Amino acid sequence: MATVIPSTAKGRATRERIVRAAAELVAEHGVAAVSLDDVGGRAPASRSQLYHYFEDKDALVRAVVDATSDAVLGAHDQLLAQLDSWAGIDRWFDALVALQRERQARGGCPIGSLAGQLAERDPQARAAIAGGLGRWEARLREGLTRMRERGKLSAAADPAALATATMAALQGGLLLTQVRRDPEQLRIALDAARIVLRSARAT
Amino acid sequence: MATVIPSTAKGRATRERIVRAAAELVAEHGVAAVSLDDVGGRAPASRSQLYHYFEDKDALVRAVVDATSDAVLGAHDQLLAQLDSWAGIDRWFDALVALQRERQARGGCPIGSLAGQLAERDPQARAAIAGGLGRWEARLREGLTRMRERGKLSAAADPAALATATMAALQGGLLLTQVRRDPEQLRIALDAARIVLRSARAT
DNA sequence: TCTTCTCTGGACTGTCAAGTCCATTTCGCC
DNA sequence: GGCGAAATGGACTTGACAGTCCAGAGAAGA
Repeated sequence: MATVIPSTAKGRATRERIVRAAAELVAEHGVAAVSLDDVGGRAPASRSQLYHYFEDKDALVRAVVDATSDAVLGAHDQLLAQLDSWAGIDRWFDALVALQRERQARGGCPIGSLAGQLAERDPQARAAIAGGLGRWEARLREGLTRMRERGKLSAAADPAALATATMAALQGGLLLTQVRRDPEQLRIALDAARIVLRSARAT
Repeated sequence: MATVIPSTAKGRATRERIVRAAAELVAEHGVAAVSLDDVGGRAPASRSQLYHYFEDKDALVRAVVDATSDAVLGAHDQLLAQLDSWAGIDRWFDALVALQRERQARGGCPIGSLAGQLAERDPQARAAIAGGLGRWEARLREGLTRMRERGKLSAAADPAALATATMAALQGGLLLTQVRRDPEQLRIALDAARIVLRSARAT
């Protein structure tokens, strides 16, 4: 039996519980270190429920990628809506650094750290990760575009390239933060991103 | 029996063959997807040889991290030696982008992509990755320091922070390149790094 | 040549995880 | 309440992999 889309409230709740439990475990221990028994234990849900709602482990992992993207985007929603002013960008950057400090530089980016684990292993998962990062980057690009329209960025500025460069600084900064267990790494990377963004400021 | 350091030429050759085979497989498929049988098959080496030279799989993986660091640093040695001039930095950036194009944007950074797989799983491996990235960053920092001494960077420039920011752009750019299968991502990230570095140019 | 240490081959074991199956319970609806 | 569909529990099968063990081949020095 292939994947079943739950038609009852109970079914939906169970499916959601499974995905949430899996997402938490994956964030804590990595994809490879999480077994379906672990997921069932935390959800809680029995073995057959997992296979009732997901074709196999890979399908569950893809659902986790999507759920993680939703969670990240949702958590940052207010901040992301303000990315059309210098102050808003600064607030976002500061919040990102503060979050890493709070988490003691553990875990890196919930989406980005899945990339290294899945990109060369499951093409569909890679696409899902790309989608999550893309949605994130789009929010920034939209903000920068609005800034250009309002004359805060120079007419020659390229919001798409600026957004990509900022995402790279963010992901790279998070990777260094995670590896070195030092939130300062992200701060330095984002300070550099600030310089790049300001270099496109209207004169 | 714990790890044995080979005392004969033959033993050293075998150990080296094992590490190289493991490093190749890990780069191709990721840590979790590589079994010791796979390694033994490619090396070639029998099961007992693996356990003769390495205490367990984790120890082998750590050796792979170190070997990968050595390989990356070694391959880029001439380029890294030139990181004390604007032209040298440009050559290095261009070479990195060209390499990604050649590899069709697959694999990401050999060291960086291990981070997401191991950082939250094996503290010793995390330290080994940090060491590898640190050696890499140090080469850049040294070059930038020489540039400052020669008056090419302003006296107020901070070579350590610039090197960190550049490494973040590189790692982030490689991650986006890998996830999106698009070498342009790295080019955009490194163009941004260029802007940051030039912002510290002596006036 | 003998002896000892190193290196090698490969079978064996235990564990653990993915995926299957079917009986049972619960839900939604008439 | 009764019926069909959805959801659930958990045992079972199968396979893969980490790690063990021991016998034997090979090198190197006395």
